[in-house]
Amino acid sequence: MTAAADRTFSISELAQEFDVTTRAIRFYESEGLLTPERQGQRRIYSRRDRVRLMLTLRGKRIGLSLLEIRELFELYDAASNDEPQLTKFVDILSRREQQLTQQMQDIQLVLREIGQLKAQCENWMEKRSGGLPE
Amino acid sequence: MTAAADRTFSISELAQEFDVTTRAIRFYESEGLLTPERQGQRRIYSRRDRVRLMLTLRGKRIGLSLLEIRELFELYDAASNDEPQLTKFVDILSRREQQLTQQMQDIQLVLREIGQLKAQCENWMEKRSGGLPE
DNA sequence: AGCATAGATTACGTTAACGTAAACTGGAAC
DNA sequence: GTTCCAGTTTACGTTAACGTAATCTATGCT
Repeated sequence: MTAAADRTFSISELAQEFDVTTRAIRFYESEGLLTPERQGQRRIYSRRDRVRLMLTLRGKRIGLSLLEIRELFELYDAASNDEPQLTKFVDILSRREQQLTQQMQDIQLVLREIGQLKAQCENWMEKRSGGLPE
Repeated sequence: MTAAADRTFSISELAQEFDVTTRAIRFYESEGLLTPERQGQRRIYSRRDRVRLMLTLRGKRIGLSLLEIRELFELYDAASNDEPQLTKFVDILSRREQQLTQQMQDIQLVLREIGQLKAQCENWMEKRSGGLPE
C-alpha cells in the first residue's frame, strides 16, 4: 500500500495544471460537474475531481456544453443500474458518435483546403522572391 | 453560353435549402459575411452568396466564430495582393490547422471511448436478457 | 379594392460560460 | 499584532449568435 494514493489538490494547483481560472473551476462545481470536499470553507479536490476536470475540458474542446457533460457524468455513474437507463445511455452515445463523425469529416475537408491554400501561397511567394534578382 | 449561369435566390430559398432561419441569414449579412444585391428593398442572392453561406455554416460546424469566418473571407479575397498579407494568411491557416488537428485527436479519443462503452452496455444487456428464460 | 404572403426594419430578450469587482475569512510569516 | 496570501461569497457585467415580437411594405391574386 503506497501512502500517496489519496493525494488531494488545491484549487489553484488544478487551475495551474490545466490552465483555467479558479473562477471557472468554481463555476463547474456550481454546475454540478465537480464535488470537492471542504476543509473548513476551503475546497479540497480529490483525484476523482481532477479526472472530472480533465474530462470536462476535453468535452468542451469537442464542443459539448457543460450541461451535456454533466448528463454524461450522471449517466455514467448510473450506468450499472437498470436497462432503460442503459438503453438511453447507448442512444446518447450513438447520437454523439454520429455528430462527431460528421464533425471529423468537416475538419478533414477544411484541413485539406488549408493545405492547398498554404501550398499556393508559398508557391506565389517563392516566385516573387526569385523573380527580381536585382 | 448557357442562360442560367447567373441564377439568383430569395432569402427563403436559401433558408430552406440550408435549414436556417431568414433571421440568421440577415444576421450573417449584418456581420459582413454576405453581400446580397437589392431589388427595391428585397435581398437578392447570387451564387457567390450561396457559396459563402455554405462556407459559413461549415465554418460554424468546425467551431469557428462568425468573426473568424469573416476574417478568412477577407484574407482570401485580398490574398492575391502583397506579401505581408500572404504571410499573415499562411500564419492564420497554420494556427487553425494546429487547432483542428488537436480537435481531431480529441474526437478520435472520445469516439474510441464511446465505442467501448457501447460494447460494454450491449454486453450487459445481452447477459440479462439471456439470464431469465421464464 | 381587398387580402394574403413574403420580405424588411427595429428593437428588446435570451442563453452559455465565464469575467470582474468588492468585500470578507483564516492561517502564515515577520 | 499586522500584513500577506490564497481562498471564499455575492453579485453584476459581458459576448456571441441568434430568437421573438411588432410594425411596415410591396406585390400578386381574386
